[in-house]
Amino acid sequence: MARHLITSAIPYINGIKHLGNLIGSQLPADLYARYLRQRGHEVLFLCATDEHGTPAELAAAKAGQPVAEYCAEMHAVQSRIADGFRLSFDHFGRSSSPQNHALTQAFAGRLDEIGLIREVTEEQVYSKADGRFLPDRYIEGTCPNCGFESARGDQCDNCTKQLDPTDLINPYSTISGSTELEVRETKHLYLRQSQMRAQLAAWIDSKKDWPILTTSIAKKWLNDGDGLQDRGITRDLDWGIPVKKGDADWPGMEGKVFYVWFDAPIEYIACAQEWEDAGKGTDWARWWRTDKGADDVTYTQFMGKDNVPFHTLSFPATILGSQEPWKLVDYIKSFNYLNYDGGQFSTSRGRGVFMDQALELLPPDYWRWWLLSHAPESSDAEFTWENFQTDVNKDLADVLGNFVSRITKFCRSKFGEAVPEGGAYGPAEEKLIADLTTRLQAYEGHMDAMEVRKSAAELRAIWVLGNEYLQANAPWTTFKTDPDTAAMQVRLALNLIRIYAVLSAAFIPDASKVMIDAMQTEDDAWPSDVAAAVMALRAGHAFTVPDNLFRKVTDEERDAWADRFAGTRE
RNA sequence: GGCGCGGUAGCUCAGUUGGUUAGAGCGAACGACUCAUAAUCGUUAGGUCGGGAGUUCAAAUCUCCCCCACGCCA
Repeated sequence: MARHLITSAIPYINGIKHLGNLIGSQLPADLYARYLRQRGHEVLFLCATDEHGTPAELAAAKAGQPVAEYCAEMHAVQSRIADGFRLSFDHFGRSSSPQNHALTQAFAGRLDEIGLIREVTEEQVYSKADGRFLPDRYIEGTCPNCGFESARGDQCDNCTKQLDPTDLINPYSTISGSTELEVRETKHLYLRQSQMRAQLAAWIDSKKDWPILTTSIAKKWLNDGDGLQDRGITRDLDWGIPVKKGDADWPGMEGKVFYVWFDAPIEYIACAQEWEDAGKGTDWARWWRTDKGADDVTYTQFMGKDNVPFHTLSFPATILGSQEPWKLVDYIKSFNYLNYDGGQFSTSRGRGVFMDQALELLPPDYWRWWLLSHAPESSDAEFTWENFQTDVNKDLADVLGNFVSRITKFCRSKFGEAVPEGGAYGPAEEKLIADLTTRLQAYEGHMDAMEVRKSAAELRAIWVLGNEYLQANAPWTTFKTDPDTAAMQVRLALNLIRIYAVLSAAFIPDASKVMIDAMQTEDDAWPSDVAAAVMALRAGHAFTVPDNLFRKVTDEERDAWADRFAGTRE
């Protein structure tokens, strides 16, 4: 029994995420959280929406809503979709929460006390029509180098020359199209990450068991060029957390907010406070403060590879810089990208399947199983409809679903809807128990190590054992000459259904529940002792024959979906 | 242009610190079975491990060069 804090990278608020985002953090985090809970560990699994910044403001404006209202609505949408995929967050918070406001301001004040914050006066482009400072990428104009007319403020996409917004000829705001731009001086706070380089490097180096993908990205940022750079942590925006030192005003920073990258990871902590304040638990500090009981917590973060720098450097810089006893991450599990049929998922082109659409097509288990069994762990992975169809049909419908179907229906027709008696288990059953024990240990090892694909492969192999057993021992043949032995064989197979339900729950929770319900049992104990587990359902125990666990994806559906999600244009 | 991760059977992928005939699942062929969602189980075929050079008694596994794909950065 151990205590595990698990967080998934928090998705940005503007819009619905695609399947690549799902398998990049939330889904594997959920798998791990569910597994650890099943093994009897105490788990706090947190996720939230990342709500601040210019994109949220623009999305709200486009929707014709106040940004706070827009975010509240989108949070509800994302929350509902997360439920749809059975993501078992203990709390799904919001980075715009009052808790995060207070905590972010407290961190900033603390970092300032320690001397890790400096003020910088810089020039930025201000748009009168928009009434706001414009981030570089929201300014376009003609490239002074090649004459390209839609060069962005930070770089010309045509000649790739790096630009400053003030270099552009005839610059305009991409938000309003206005050309009434002017350069204004503005003051911002910078976090002196450069001063923490050695400390962060030592911390990273101490993490010998982290995946290469994680440490290599971190070290690149730490060591490339002039090394880790100081970063601005404030912005001239309306929507965000007001810049304050704790609850005191910050002279000269009136009307400014913290930059999202600073406040978003702090939400991991604030989310635990939200969890407590929502009445879902008590003593949040026990999970986050090593001086208040969190020293025995194992903290694991899940994220896509694009998020690694923030979790290995930026957020730890905040934590370590505060010199307060906050819990630091113990293990970072990062993922590569899932590609869609030879290219990238693309929101703007409508290319690929998004989370809400996926749930319209098929129940969550189908997606969970395919995505997890193809998780992009060692390199980018590939989604194709053909692959999805054959894998889901074979693994879920044919191997697992059909196993449940064939044995429950056989039993019903020969012995009725109750576990039959028969004699004691013999050599064939002992061998199955031994094989199952071996595979179960391998499965546990992979799950403990967060080896997602390998876990899925092992689980599938466990399902196959049931079919092998039935095929080799053929109770339908045995029944003709030796009904008693056939009864024993069926009794074993029915017990396998319960075991499969338990072992599969983290991957396919809905189907798992159907199996448990069909077996009419409350016993969902982990089958550590397989020999005992195959006797959990005793002779005479009533069960029901469930509907088919999984239907098959047809060729027509596959083709129609491939066509529908191909995107509007290349 | 620099850097990073990859390039292993038709497809999706495993391959520990270099060591006997390079593995799995799917797909294919053949066979068995008929309880079941035309499901299941078994057998077989299939790869000069991107190309070249080198180190070594021994390399998919180390070194160098090149090619290809993807990503990041400038």
